Amino acid sequence: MIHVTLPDGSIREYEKGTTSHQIALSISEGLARNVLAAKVNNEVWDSNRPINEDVNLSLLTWNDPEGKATFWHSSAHLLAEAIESLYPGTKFGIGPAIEKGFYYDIDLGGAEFSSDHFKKIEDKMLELSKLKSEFKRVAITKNDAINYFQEKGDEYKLDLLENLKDGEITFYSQGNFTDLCRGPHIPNTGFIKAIKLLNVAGAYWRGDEKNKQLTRIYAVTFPKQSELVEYLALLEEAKKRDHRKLGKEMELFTFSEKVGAGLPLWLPKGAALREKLENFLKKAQQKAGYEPVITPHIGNKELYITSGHYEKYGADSFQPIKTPQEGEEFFLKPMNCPHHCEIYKSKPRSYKDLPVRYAEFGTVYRYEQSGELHGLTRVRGFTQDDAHLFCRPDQVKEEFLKVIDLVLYVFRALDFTEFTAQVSLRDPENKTKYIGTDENWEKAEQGIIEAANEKGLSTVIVTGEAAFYGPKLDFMVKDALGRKWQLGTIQVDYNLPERFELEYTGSDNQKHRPVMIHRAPFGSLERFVAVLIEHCAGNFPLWLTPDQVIILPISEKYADYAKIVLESLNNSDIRGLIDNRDEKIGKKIRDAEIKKIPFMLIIGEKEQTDGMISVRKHSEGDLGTETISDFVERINKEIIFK
RNA sequence: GCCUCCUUAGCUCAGCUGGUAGAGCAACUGACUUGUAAUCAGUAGGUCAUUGGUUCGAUCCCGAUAGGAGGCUCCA
Repeated sequence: MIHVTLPDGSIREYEKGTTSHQIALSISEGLARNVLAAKVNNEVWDSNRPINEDVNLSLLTWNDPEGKATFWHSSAHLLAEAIESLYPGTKFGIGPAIEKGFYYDIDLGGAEFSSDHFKKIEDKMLELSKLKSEFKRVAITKNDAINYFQEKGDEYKLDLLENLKDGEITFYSQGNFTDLCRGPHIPNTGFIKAIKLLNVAGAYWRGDEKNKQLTRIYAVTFPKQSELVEYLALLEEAKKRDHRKLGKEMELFTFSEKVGAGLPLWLPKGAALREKLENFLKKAQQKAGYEPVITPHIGNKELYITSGHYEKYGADSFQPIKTPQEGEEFFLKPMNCPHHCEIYKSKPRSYKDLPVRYAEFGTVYRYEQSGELHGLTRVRGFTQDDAHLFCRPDQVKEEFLKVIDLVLYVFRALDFTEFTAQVSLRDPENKTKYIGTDENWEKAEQGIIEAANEKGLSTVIVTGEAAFYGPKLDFMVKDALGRKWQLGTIQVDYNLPERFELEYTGSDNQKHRPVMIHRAPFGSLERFVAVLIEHCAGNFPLWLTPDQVIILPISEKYADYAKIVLESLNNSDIRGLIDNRDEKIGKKIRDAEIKKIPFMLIIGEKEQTDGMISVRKHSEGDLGTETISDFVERINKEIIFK
């Protein structure tokens, strides 16, 4: 007999060789129907694999991330089976589960392939899933495995086999398809009820551009049709909120081929929005003891030789600007830190002066590869809400606490309620990769973790993810559609103080090296605005939105009264405009709704006579008639941040 | 940078197998003076991204360039 410990701590007794499926069945039939795989002592197993010893067991269903991953991985095999039956001779690369769905890399031997083939493959997959073919696991020797794929002529699987140890190799088969695979898999293909092929893309074998490019097919599957419908609706909604689409419609920003790819042009409304964000942060930073500085957009080549960026990125950047002076070269600045280091150096510093906090909305230029550009999220010129804190090693934690406060303040103001913090630490196995003393690293890493804990952040700690120059804390926010974005970042840097030979005089009258902290709550204005647009679907918080109200006169007879209303709103710092077009009120309302202007003020004879306004709220409708001062009060109540 | 696909009026998109283009919205003009999501009529607007080729003839076929989309790779 074996003893199986379940997640609730209960221990059950079974015959040796019992499978997790049988265990599920002993609990309830419904559970057994939903079990996709099982976690056996922290390893995910097929649910039909016999258990021969005492174990900790948790049964995995669609609600577990590992259950989903198993489901999608099995779906990848089903996809491969369908492709093999439709296009015999196809060679297969790898087919893993990803965050949402799965893909399979295939080599069709030069045959054309496009999304036109999707329907055919989906249908075939559904046909195969209905057969409820069991996923069968077989251990196989390396030799036999090699023979199998040599015969099949699949060089990719042979390549994979080269790195596998004899004795650890397993095959999985379902229906007529057999694949080299570690597993685990769901019991049979019948679980896969809803299938959608999403897109095709080229992908290099093993991610190396020297290798052959394979066709990657992305797809997603679900155990219920209704979940697929829901997912497709979410994709649809994401498309509607795409910041590139809304940015154009709302006249926030544009691009011009003549100006250049990846160089956004901010239109008046977008510039207004950006300015609101900047002022908001500037005010908060001022309170937090930051000092604004301003630095030029270019810097001498020497500056970047000192910072090390020239060596690392010089060849892949915008190329230097030459001057009439022989040999003189300037670079567009790819970051603000070197400039700020020179500001720090402009005078001698005492330990009493620290920390020094220099903030700048600094526009930087990076030559991103052309294929990488995307709307406002990946551009070649962008503005960082940058600041550099120069402090003593013992101040790192305190500064982190303050920066976290600032970041949280920003998130709250913009309605990002769900986020996690990722702490990236150095790889303790490989300390030589990093610059800076052991002592300082430990102090900083400890400080970051403590600071994050004290602020009650939900934190993920990742070792080995730190930059070579220091540990960092990144903020990942979840937007209204549940998508994750990396926004704010706080990074410790031991490298630049070293390279720039930054110093302060300690209480011991000795020279010491300060620690530098980079931080950007938004990350970049461009990226942040993009995420914000998609988060709120273009319905910005009232304090941010470029036009807060639009005045809609019923006819041109009330144009003068409209002006009076606008003036008195302006006097109360409310931004708005008048729709003076010769259109019917229904049309004006429709257009204002489409423009997502929060408040529509309708005025006609009645309002003019009584000195009132009729208020309509965006997407909510008529709020009735009130006085201008009541309306001002209403707005001010809604605006927390000005 | 690489792969696949795309580029037609300000915007969204039609345009059958090659015979130099069309709609809706927007704009402009006029009529209507309007009460909570589209008033009616008219006008104007395009070297079909650019460029080279094939052809009697190219928006359409082929190549190059630029820009865009989805991926890959990269990201101080």
